[in-house]
Amino acid sequence: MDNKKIADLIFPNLTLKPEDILVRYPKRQLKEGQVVTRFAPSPTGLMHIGNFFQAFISYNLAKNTDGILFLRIEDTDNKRELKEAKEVIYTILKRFNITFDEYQTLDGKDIGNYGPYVQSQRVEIYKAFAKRLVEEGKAFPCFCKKTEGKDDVLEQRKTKFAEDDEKEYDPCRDLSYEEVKCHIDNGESFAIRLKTKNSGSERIKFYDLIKGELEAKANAKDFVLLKSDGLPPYAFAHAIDDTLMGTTVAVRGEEYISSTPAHLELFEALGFEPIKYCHNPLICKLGENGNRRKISKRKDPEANMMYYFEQGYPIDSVLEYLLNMINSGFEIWRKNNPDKPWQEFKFGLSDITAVAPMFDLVKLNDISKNVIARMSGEELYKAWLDYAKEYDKPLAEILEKDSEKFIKLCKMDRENTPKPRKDIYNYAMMKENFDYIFSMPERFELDEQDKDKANEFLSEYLRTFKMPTSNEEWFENVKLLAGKLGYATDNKLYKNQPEKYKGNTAKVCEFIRVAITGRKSSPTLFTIMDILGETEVKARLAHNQP
RNA sequence: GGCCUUAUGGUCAAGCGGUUAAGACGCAGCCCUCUCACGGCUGAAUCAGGGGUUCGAUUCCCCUUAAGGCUACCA
Repeated sequence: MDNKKIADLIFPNLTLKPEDILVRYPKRQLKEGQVVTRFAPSPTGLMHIGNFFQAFISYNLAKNTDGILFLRIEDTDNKRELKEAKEVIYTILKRFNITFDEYQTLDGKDIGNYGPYVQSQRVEIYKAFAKRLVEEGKAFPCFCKKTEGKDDVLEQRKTKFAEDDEKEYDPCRDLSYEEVKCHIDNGESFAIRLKTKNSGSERIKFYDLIKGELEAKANAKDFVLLKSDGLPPYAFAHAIDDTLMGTTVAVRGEEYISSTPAHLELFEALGFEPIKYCHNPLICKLGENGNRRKISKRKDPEANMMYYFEQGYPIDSVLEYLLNMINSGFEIWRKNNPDKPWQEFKFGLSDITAVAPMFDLVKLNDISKNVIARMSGEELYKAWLDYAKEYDKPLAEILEKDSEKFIKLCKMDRENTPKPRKDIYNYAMMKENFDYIFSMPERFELDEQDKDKANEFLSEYLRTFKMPTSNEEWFENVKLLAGKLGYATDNKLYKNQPEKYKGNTAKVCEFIRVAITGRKSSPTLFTIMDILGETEVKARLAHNQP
């Protein structure tokens, strides 16, 4: 037959057969309910939050079913591949503790029995299946000029077909052996296309683990299986790899729903059992025009997973936020289980929201505040130090040199209290919020009209200053002195007759606070004094004298 | 244009035919208070529009509208 001859003509030296491949990939022995899934990123040089979202869903899915998660690098698009891109993916996944049962190491060693786990190392496999499809008349070589966009395609086809033809079949689909040979002898390059069996009127039903029953027009396109460079586009590689590697559930973005009918036809043509799909929503942002748009790596820094490291967000903050986005059941669970690690939360795929959620930095910050509030002082210190070591070396040196002071700062309002501070959502904020702990403040927020009163009070306060040992003792002493100097120590009295006093205790505390921290607001003053130590406190009080 | 998906407060969302339509973030006010933060309380704010089905629709069906996705030898 022509088909067999054509196949041998276009794949002259290919002896590998699908049967030989199939035996190398035995069916996985799985227990009931065990899921095999994968994360399959393209190495583009950065990890997009949308990709990471999928990795995270897959990870949880495998974890919750005691299943298997593998990593497959989809590097079949030569134009886009970057050398370090793979490394970026590995680094970020590792830092977020997304671990894989099977993958290829950076130096090219496959861990697991279903490799290679990098698509560019699997071209022989794709070719073997493509050849078989050609032999069976289910695919054909196409010598058309390469097109790179919708318009090109339409133009090319318009010249070949009648206007009213629904089916977008390809001009090369019925070439004879002689015609193919002629093209080949001319040295023309070719792609392999599927010869679709559909006419454009068929419907197809399929099931999505998140969205449920879905129905669509069946595929009626002779889409490309092997590009002229010999590498497969997504669809073909997906069908072959996920079958050989024993994937049971493919987690992928919503944008693939439309091409699912094509993938299903491909599975059938290859004689494969279809796998289950789980199309997760895309993450959006509020656009300038008020509409939602896909979160973009160019416009939105938070689309790049590196952003969260750079800002010093705890990884659990990001993960919990993602979990929260996937499924609001998490929020309720978290409320009922405030101290448990998020890993104990189990979600089902059907709980995943069907709508593209809007990325909300404010919400992330709120979650992060709670995550940090759950840390002990030591944990916070260590995390802050690690952050500084990576992004702020001078800071790291200071933190280490004066570790006792900064551990104290980290413990502030955090341990032994049912209501811990929740004012920090990333490590970068520590330095900003507590700049006055590092050195004498440079600016003082005191109001002009308070200056004389402040100086009067502060000089007396400094003269009689005794380093307090408890908050109560400290406050009693302040009140005592305030009363002596004509300030109200009872707020009710002050409110009734403010004209009788120079001010109230709050005012007096403001003087001290501004002298010590430069600001009108800070944590409780005793705590700050305790962190700074007697010498520094006295120095600051003195510094503030006229 | 065609096909697909989606539609509850500003945002994230519970809800599966009968509810005073949960909750969280944010916002406003009050309380606590040495100021922040925390915590407590209160408040404003939602079922896209129109038709059906039904004794009754936020919930089921249809249409419209809007948004998003796909429509490549990108994934």
